[in-house]
Amino acid sequence: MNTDKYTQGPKKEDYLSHIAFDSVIFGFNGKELKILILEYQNTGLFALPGGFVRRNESLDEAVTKGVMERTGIDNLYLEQFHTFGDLNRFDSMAMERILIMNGLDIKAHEWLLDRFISIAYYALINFEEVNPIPDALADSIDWYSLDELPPLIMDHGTIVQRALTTLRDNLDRKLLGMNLLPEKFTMKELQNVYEKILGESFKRTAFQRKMLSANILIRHEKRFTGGAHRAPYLYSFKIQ
Amino acid sequence: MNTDKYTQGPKKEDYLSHIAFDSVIFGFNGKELKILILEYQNTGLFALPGGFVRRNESLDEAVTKGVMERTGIDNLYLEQFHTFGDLNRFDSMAMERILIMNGLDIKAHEWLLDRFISIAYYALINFEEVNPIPDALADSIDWYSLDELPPLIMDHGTIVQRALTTLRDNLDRKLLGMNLLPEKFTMKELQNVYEKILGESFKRTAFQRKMLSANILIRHEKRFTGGAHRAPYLYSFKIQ
DNA sequence: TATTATTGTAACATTTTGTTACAATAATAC
DNA sequence: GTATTATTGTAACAAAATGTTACAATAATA
Repeated sequence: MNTDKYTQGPKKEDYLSHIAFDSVIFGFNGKELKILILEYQNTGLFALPGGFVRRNESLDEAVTKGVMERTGIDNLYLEQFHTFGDLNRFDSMAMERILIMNGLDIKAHEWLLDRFISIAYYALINFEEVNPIPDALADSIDWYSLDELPPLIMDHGTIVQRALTTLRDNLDRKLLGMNLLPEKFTMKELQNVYEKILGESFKRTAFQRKMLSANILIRHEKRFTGGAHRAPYLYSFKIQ
Repeated sequence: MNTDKYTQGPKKEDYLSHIAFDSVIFGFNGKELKILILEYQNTGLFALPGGFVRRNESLDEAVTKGVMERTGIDNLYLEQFHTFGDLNRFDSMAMERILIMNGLDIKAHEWLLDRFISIAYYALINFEEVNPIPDALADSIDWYSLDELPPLIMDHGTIVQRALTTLRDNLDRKLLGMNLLPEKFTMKELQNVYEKILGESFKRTAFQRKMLSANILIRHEKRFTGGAHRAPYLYSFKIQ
């Protein structure tokens, strides 16, 4: 491994030029829908976890591995949703600042200041199952509520909005709730996921009947110690 | 303009390396759903209309312009649906053959033999409104039924399948029928579009009621000379 | 043992969708 | 002209899905 401080960043010859990826990782804590944002070392710049594609790995591999490296989160189901390729999307100033603040030589990494097209992915994860770890480039990695996002670099704000739209469109069709809940959960917890993601509320009885008749749930034992009332059943998703 | 036969293909310095686009253009003739396929000059190779992205144009611009240049079809509404980035998707043999058969120098166009990631778009168009014209690289450009496609180069077969899936998913939600019909059309013609795209048939009365109650159609005068029976109304889509 | 809040489900109302029936025609044949 | 023919527009009814209300069951707590 190269130990020269000035050239230890990503090397041009290892990567496909002009191609990047970004990821919008949604997390749910039982109450709120949040997303994962990195803050770059000493720059005050906030960004989505992203990266580049090595010449010898597929796009999907690059994204799975890259997100793992930057966040410490493993076993994510990432779904591609859009490729962003506007002319004005890339801001070389931001990238330059990130390089400088991380002690990386500009000349040696000039290819990173060129124009990039970015393929965007999203994932859903249960908040409490993971402990995100920032990589060497980032000061911090944290969950942010959608209505309390810091200003993001480049077009990352647009990417987040589009991810949210896609998530809402796909919620029912793709059984996405699965990733935000523990193995076993109550009907109320499931309803919470739907309500927070879609931003609307449902009648308890109608929601329950619809979910039960959809034939996607397995009913297990009851969960006790939930309060002074009848204990709810626990459910899990049928794997299809 | 460069007139040297060996170097008159796309020049490396004008384009973003490793990035291509492909388009699946669906056409409907009142009866069948077809797609547009190019046959490359003297190679027996069939492919989707595609191209590359210039350094000074956005991805969407490149696609709109590129498809126009390769097919002669203007004013297409192209929608991005997926980016293909597998390692094995690019077949440099096919590209080499295309270059040779078009009298282009391999050395001068070596960058085209490298790995590419392709952003795929689809469009819908009324068959009879257009007259596709092949560009200089292609022998022919023709409409093919989905069940009579020739073998396509690289992963273009996969791209077509995925385009069809996306089209079906989006048919209702995005009012796509619009692009396949003349300005004014009968209810039967509209039903035909839905049935051919979705590959299933609907009850006439239920379909008619659903479309009328969806409040997306404007009713116009009747169309006479349709045969020995009551004349149907003509409709157009409300622009929203 | 009474109280409390939530849960599971039934019952009914409303809306949407599926099906059948039939009258209203344009063109054609006579 | 008039009868014939096939398709269209719409109403009427049936079935299914969804929305709403009601209420008994029941864990924990007081």
